[in-house]
Amino acid sequence: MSRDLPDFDLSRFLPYRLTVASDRLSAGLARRYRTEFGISNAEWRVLVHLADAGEVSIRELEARVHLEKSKASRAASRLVEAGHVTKRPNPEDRRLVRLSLSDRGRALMTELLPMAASYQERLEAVIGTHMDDLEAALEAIMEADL
Amino acid sequence: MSRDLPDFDLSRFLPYRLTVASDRLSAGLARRYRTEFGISNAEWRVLVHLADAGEVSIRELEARVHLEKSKASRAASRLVEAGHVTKRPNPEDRRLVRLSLSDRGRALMTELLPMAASYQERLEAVIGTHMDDLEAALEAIMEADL
DNA sequence: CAGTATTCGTTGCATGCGCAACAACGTCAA
DNA sequence: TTGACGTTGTTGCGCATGCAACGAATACTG
Repeated sequence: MSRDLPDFDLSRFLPYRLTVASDRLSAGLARRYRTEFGISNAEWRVLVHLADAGEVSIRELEARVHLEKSKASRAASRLVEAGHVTKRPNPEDRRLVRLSLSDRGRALMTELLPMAASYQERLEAVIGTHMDDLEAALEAIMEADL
Repeated sequence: MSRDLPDFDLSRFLPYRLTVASDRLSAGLARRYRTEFGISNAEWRVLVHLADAGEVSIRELEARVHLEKSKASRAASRLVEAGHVTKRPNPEDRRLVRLSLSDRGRALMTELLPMAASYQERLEAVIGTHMDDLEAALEAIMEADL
C-alpha cells in the first residue's frame, strides 16, 4: 500500500465544479426544450441568435454563439428541416449563407424567449448577492490565457 | 418584418455563459491530458477518485464524480485496457466491481495530480477576490431545484 | 422457502460530436 | 486574365454519449 499520492480533492477542483454546475443547468433546460419543442441545445443557440440578429451566416454563428462550424451547420440543417429556419445563399458572396427565422420559427421564439428569461430570473434569485462576482469570475476565466 | 420578439441577450444568459466558460477550461485541460498521457476527461475523473478512494465500484463513481454509469463503465474499461486500473469482482457482493489503481496508474497520478493542482492555483489567481462568491454561487446552483 | 422486486454493471442502438478533407467561391498579385 | 492562396460551408469518419434493455446477483415479502 504505497500512500505516496498527493492529496487532491476533486470536489474543489474548479473546472470540475463548473462542468457539473453547467451540465446541471443545461440538462434541465435541454430537457424542457426537447420535450416541449423538440429543440436541442445547439439548435436553441442558433435560434436565439437569429431572433435578434436577423440574417446570419454559419461563420457568424460560430463566432457569436461559440458553435464550431460543423455543429452550427448541422444544427441549422435540422432547423431548416423542422421548418423553423430558412436558408438561402447570399447573392453578394456565394460562399455565404443567409439563415433567418421562418414565421414558424418566430412563433416558436415567442414562447421560448420568455421561458428562458424567467429561468434566468429564478437563477438570479437563487444566486442572490453572489451574482456580480460570479459574472466577474466568468469573464476573468474567458479572458485569461491558461 | 415583424419585430415583435422580446429582447434577449444570449451573452448574458447564465447557463450559456457557464457552459462556455466550463468548455473553455475543460478543453484546455483535456488537450493536455490527451496529448501528454492519452487520458480523456471522463477517464481523468475516474483516476482522481481512485487516487484517494482506493477500491471503488461503478455506482460509487457515478455518485461521487457525476459520471453516468455507462460512461463510468466505459471509462473504466479503457483504463483497464491501458493498464492504469485493475478491475476485479467484489467477493462480498458479486454484482459489484472493485476498481483500483495499478502501479502504472499510481505512477501516472504522481504526475497528473500536481499538474492539476498547479492549474487550480493559476485559476484562483486569475479569479482573485471573486473566488469565494464563485464557489458560493456554484453551490447554490447545485442545491437549488429549478 | 419460493417468487418477485431491486440493484449493479455491460452492451446495442441511434445520435451528436470534433476533426480533417473537400468543393465552391472569392481575393489578390503579376 | 491567370494562377496561387484564403475563406465558407458541408460531409465522411471514427468515436463518445445517453438511454433503454438485459443478465446476473441480491434483497425482500408473504
